[in-house]
This record gives sequence, structure tokens and C-alpha cells, in this order.
Amino acid sequence: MRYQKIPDETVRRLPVYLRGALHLSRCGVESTSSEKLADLIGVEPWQIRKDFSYFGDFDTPGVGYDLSSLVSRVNNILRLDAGHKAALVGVGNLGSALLAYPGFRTYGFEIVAAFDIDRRKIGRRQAGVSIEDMAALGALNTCGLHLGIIAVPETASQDIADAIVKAGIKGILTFSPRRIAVPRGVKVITIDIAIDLARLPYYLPSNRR
Amino acid sequence: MRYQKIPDETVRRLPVYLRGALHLSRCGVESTSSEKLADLIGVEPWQIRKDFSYFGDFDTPGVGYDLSSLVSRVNNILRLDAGHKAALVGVGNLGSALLAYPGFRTYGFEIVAAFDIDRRKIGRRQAGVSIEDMAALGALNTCGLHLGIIAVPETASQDIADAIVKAGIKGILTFSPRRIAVPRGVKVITIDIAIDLARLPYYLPSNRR
DNA sequence: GTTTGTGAATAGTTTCACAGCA
DNA sequence: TGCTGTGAAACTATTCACAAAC
Repeated sequence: MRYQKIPDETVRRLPVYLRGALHLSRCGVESTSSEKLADLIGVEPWQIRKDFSYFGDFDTPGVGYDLSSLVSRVNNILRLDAGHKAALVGVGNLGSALLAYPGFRTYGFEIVAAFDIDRRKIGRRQAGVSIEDMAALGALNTCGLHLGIIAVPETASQDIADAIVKAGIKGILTFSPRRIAVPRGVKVITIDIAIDLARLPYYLPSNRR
Repeated sequence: MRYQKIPDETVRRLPVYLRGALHLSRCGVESTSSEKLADLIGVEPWQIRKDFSYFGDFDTPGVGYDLSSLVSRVNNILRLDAGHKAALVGVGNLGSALLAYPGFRTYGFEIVAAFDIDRRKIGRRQAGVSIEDMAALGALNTCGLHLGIIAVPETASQDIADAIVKAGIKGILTFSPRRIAVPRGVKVITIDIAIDLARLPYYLPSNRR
């Protein structure tokens, strides 16, 4: 069933499977089944099998998944195997937390550059990265970076996006809830922290449903 | 078309519409059309109309949406109109950023209690909230709080979830990527910061699709 | 026996096109 | 005329059930 469109939902779940597989691996487990993995991460086993089936040739029936080949296969599909360097723009409260966040490493990401507009922060080092002037964003060009993380106030996010796209960034993770417009070929993923909380009350007991 | 199952995807989009409507409202606009709102937030107009149609009686055809009634209607659907008080557990890098995050207010949320395990933090005030000992989590019971935000290290998240559920929390927003088991009737929403970044490379140009 | 891979059935969501109201 | 509300069509994703592989 190779060579057809991969559902976006499948792509969204692959990192979840990857995390589960890495976790088991780190615990010394060498192979697993769709059922065990599903239990661990909280999905149904056939969902995992179906998702993997889009890519074909995952592993042999009857035997389960070999964790190390599973990990490298998913890493390869997601293009994570080479590792990725990212630039962070905005080193405020959230930006600082992101700089220190250990979870990026799980997927081979590393924040190697940070920019801010605040004179008092420029030149300082934080979590091993030195904070540069936003005006120097253009210099990204030469670094082989193609991922940017935006953690600036809402009103500035479009300007920053324009600047980093000009500097060669092809993928943006933004924490600003405002929509940002980018040219074709640039992919934006938005994490809006408050918006997920906003639908929690709807699902609380005693709701009308 | 009232009184049928509301799609989860619709519920997920309502806060987006709400934010757009609030934004226009704050800019002095009094009414809008599905097309203008759609343009602002980056969806298609029929999506908005369809989503609203599940709830019936939104506004009169031919005239557009009155913003203030739109806002109060959506607030009411999402059960945001009474406001919500939340407790934060874990005041590390991320927790501190969340305490200072202004975006929660958009939806009527307020963090009114914070807990940490670190003796040096307990008793201090941060962003107007005093940090309490995690051992005092049980005292939540009496506060009329039913939302909890978990920003503790992965390994501790299940214990914290158990503790706050015991203290009466019905809705949890967790930033820990590990699956949390909760009793029926408790709703968990997970924000996994790194996992969204992990699918960015897949969508980058030069991928095999 | 166990476990995967996958066509087929079911469920859910998006998109369209247009009737109906102001 | 302009815009919403919505049934129906098209599309996408989930779930099942079981054949094939070990």
C-alpha cells in the first residue's frame, strides 16, 4: 500500500509513536508489539499498524517491532535522522523556558541561536546560547539553519516571521496566536497555549451534552 | 439543525473564532461577516457558518454577525462566561512562563494558586500568586477550583495528576508528554511542545512528497 | 498461537451550492 | 443584492475483521 497520500493525522501521530519507542528503548526493551506500544501511549493498536502500513515494510508479522529499526525508520520518515538546528527569536519568559526545555532533544532538535530586542539581554548567555541582537537576524543565512521558533509578543510576530523567512528559514514554530502569512514553501505550525485550555470547560462534567 | 452531536473539530475551532471576534471588537468593529472573520483567522467562510449552524440561531442571514452577541454566544457555548480559576503545579522555567502568560485572560482564565516542591520557591510570590508547598495540594478542595495546569518534570506528572484529581480538579492541561491516567469524568488536554516541532521537517520542501 | 498488514465498512469532517431571510 | 444557514455530496479518517507471515 505504498506510494499514496499519507494522512496528516498519521504524520501527527508518528512523533508520538517515536517517543514511545524511544522510551521503551531507554528502558532496555528491544522489541515490542503494536499492542504494548499502544498501551503505553494511549492509542489503539490497529491505529499504529494502519499508520505504519502507509509506509510499507515496517516489520514482519508474528514477531512484533524491533525497537531500534522502528526508531530509525520513523526518524527517517519524519526527516529527523540528520538532526535539526533551530533559531529562537524572543527570549522573554516563554523563550527562556524554551531555551531550557529538554524535550527538543528527544527529536534531535537543538536551539543554537537566540535573538532578542532587549539591550540588557543581548550579549548574555543563557542555556549555553548567546543572545544576539534581532537586527542581526539576517546573518542566519550563512548558518545552514532552516527552522525558527518565534516566542515574541503577538504584535511583532509577523515582522519576525518576515525577517526569518528572508534569512532562509523554511519551517516556523510560533507561539503567537495571531495568524502569520508566509510565502509558499514555508510551513508554519502554531502552538497556542491558551486555546487548548479554552475548550476544557466544554468537556467538563455537567455540560449540556 | 440543533440538538445533535457537535463535532470535536468544531469545538476545537470555536476558541479561534472567539479570539478573532474579540480582536475585532477591541479594534472598535461592531459587526462582521463570515468572510471577514475567516480572512482574519485564516479559515474558509463556510467552515465558520457550518460550525455555528450546529448551535442554531446565531444571527440573521443577510446582515452578518453582531460581534458582541457572537462573543457572548461562543463564550456561553464553551462555558467560559463565568470565568475560570486554575491552579498551576510546577513553577520551573515553563511554569513561571505560564504564570506570566497574558493569553489566558483572553478566555477568562486566571491562575490563582501555584505549587512547587522546591523549598526555595515556597512562600515566594510570582506574578501576584504565592507559591505553596505541593504537600498542600489537598487544600485545593475548598477553593472552588476545578482546572489544573501541570508543568512538572515528566516523571512526576502522574503523581501530580492523582493528587489534584483527588483534590477535586475536573480538567487538566498538562505540558508533560507522558500519558496520564485519570478517572472517568476528568478531561485531560496535553500540550507537547516538542512534538509539534517534530513534524515540521516532514513538511519542509525537498521532502519526498 | 501470535502479531502484523490491509481491504472493506463505518464514521466523521469538509466542501459545495443554493434556499431563504433582511 | 448580500449574507447566513443547512442539506447533500465529496472527501478523509477510523475501526474492524481476517488473511498472511512467522
